[in-house]
Amino acid sequence: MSRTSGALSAPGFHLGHTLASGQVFRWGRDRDGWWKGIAYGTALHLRQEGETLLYRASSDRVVTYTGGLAIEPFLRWYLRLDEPARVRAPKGDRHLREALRALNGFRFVRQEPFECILSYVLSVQAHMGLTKRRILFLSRRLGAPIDFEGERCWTFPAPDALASLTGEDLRAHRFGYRSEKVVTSAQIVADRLRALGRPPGLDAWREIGDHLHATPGSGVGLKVAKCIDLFALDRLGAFAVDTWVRKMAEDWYDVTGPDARICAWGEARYGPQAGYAGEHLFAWYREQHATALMDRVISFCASGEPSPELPFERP
DNA sequence: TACCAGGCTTTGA
DNA sequence: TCAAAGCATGGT
Repeated sequence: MSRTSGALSAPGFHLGHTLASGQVFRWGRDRDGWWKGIAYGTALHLRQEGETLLYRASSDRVVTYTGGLAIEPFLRWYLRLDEPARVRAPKGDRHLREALRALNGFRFVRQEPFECILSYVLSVQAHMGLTKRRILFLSRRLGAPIDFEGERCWTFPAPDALASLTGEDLRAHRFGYRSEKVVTSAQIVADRLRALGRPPGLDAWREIGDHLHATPGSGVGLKVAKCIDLFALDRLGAFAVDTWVRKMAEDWYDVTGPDARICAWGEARYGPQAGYAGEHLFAWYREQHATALMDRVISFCASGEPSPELPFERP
């Protein structure tokens, strides 16, 4: 475990679109133009120059649910550098065609499943900046510090650590009605992992995700479950329906009704890569209609401005 | 001030 | 089965 740096070839990949898309909560673009974040217990700095991805990392080896990986194979796996989105716009689907062009090079990253689950339970009916601050708060309080390049960040708390909290603890810190959901879902995950008795692989995480969705009170409803499918469980055919996708579906495709109906429509229309179709349409619709919001993916990337929320602190 | 945020859950018909 | 309302808090 030692600090390392290097460069990777990343043709067709767009780092900013990938990290600013809203799928991750612990990445931000710093004043110096580097993207800085934490994944799998490792502090990472990334910067794209043309088709080259420069990296600095707090460790040269990273442990994931697939086993240990050297830093470069890890980055290729985490960012799906070798798995470009293969979405085909149906004939006449002008909006998706435009969206694919606007958000070119976007990839779903492979997030840590537990962090992804808790992050999206926390994100319910909250702005993204606020969710980022709440995740940073939990990490500072219960995660392990990592000092890297003069900055301090924290690993995401273990399931047992979050399961030991109470709803009252979190309400005292103004987490609102998400408080009990966070604790409940962490307890469910901790219990399943204990029962499993071995490090969970992707199949075990999928079972845990499905179980949470099937458990009332976990905070994992349809939308959160689909986000977990996409961002952590390698189920790229999932179509997540949120307030923006709902508006987009009605406005652009004349599809209305309950979220489950819109979800089924998207998954049937776009097939095994429906997740990519949904993410592109979400970003492209929001880019044009959420003009009051500062965190629109495409214009933020083009601006070069630093992120308002960064996942670390400088002493 | 009023309305909304990348919703979930319970209730009542 | 399904629409509607309640839920806490912060942002705009």
